Amino acid sequence: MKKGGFMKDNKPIFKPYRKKSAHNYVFEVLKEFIISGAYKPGDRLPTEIELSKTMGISRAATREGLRELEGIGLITTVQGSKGGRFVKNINSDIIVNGLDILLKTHKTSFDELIEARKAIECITAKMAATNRSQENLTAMSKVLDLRVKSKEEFYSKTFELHELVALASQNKVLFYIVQAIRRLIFQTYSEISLEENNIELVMKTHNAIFKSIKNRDPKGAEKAMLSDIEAYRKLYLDVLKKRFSDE
Amino acid sequence: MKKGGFMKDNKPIFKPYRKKSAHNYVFEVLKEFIISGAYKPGDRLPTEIELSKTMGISRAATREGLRELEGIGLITTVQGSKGGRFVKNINSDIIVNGLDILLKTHKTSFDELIEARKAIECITAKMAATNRSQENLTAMSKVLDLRVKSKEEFYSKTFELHELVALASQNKVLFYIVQAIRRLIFQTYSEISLEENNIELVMKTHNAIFKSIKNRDPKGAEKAMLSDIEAYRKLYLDVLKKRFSDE
DNA sequence: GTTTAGTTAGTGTCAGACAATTATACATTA
DNA sequence: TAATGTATAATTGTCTGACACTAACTAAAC
Repeated sequence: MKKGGFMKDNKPIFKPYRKKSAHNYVFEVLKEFIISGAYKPGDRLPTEIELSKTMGISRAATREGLRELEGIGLITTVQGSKGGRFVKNINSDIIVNGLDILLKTHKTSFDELIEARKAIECITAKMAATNRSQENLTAMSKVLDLRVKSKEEFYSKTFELHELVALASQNKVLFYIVQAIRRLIFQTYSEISLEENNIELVMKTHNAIFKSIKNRDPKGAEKAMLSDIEAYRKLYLDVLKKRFSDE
Repeated sequence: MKKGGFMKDNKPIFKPYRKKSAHNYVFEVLKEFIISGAYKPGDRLPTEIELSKTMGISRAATREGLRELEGIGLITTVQGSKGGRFVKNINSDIIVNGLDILLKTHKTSFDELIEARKAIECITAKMAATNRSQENLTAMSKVLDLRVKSKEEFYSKTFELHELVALASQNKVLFYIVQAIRRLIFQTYSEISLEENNIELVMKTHNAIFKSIKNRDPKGAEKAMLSDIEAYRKLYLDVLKKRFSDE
């Protein structure tokens, strides 16, 4: 009984015999190697031909397994000499695609996304206020203390602050979720361009967030985060409206 | 300037001519058809041979594209007569895999997952208390009012309540995230078996959640949700401890 | 030096044959 | 009649071997 439960109700259990398909074997084995860390991000996998030879599987089937790995986002393919299959960095990108499809097919609105951000990021802000380390603070202040050169730079830094806050919550799950949602929004609604006065507004709310987290003030951090995201929402809608009236 | 920005700095922009690889073409085209709803969940795609003929692409390359689609979780493959490629239902499963890999590779602990659940589900409970509809309530009460026949049934229903709460928050993003995290936990730490007295405990806390949501009491709902999840956490650790001392 | 033309090591594509799997219909048999 | 076996068709799975494409590197030509 103890090991595996071969019997049930005094009757033997017959597990179905399942010979895995070749391509699936390639997929599973390599996936396991990558997840376990035997192949690390940046590593190059053996070539198709090597793989197929050592596994005793045709090149065609091997390629199918590799494509599946590519689909779930674990590897990329590079053509040419010095090319091959490379293990990708595993970060929140691995969810972004799926989330994108999920929300697109279920017609999720911008407002709903913003509302979700408010909900989650207010918590991370609150948690960050209690859990933040000294390194977290220095990283944040480094991002805030910017002499903005270009709008692109401003955006990337703006982005980073929110992610640093999530990081400071010391909860990886929340961190990755926050990151994924933000990246999704960025890639879907990226065409917003801020005017100068808006930059100042954003910097003000960001400073408020930072200050509260520094002072270990959860309530304040939550409040500041809320008004920052709300400001972003209004800003986006304004841009849309303006663009609409222009045409 | 207005339409698409063909010029920049008074110089014409030459977009690189990119002949997509054949397998990638198959992937992109079908993905688009599925996301746009041209092929709906349950639909069968044309057979490999049909696809390759109509697209003018070899069967091997077509198969690679299909494998990629399988990787991201949009289709499944069924062998045999009446088999083929079928469009999957698009639900939170499409993120679960990626989330699983992400957290595994970054060595996320059970406690961290539970903490994230507390954070997010407390909000959904709070939101549900204000946003719930009448249908939400009846669905919940249907799940709560159970004459449990088997443990499996108990588990599936227990699961459903939390998801129904998230649904009642009326925010799809949060709903899918809650669902994904719970499914992930279930598939990774599923071996917990409850004893009879624990079932009663769970039913008590669940009833408390329901009551607060029904009475439109956000604070109460939040509190009840928190203690329910905390109870689950303790329970799991107890089971682990017991199992450890048994051996 | 700069351009140009091979060389090399990978992935990308193709065609065609055959194997495996499953549903269905039909035949056989106890 | 009910269970079992058989044939067929439709679809995916696998294999082989050849050739094309791509990109980094190298050597020759100018």
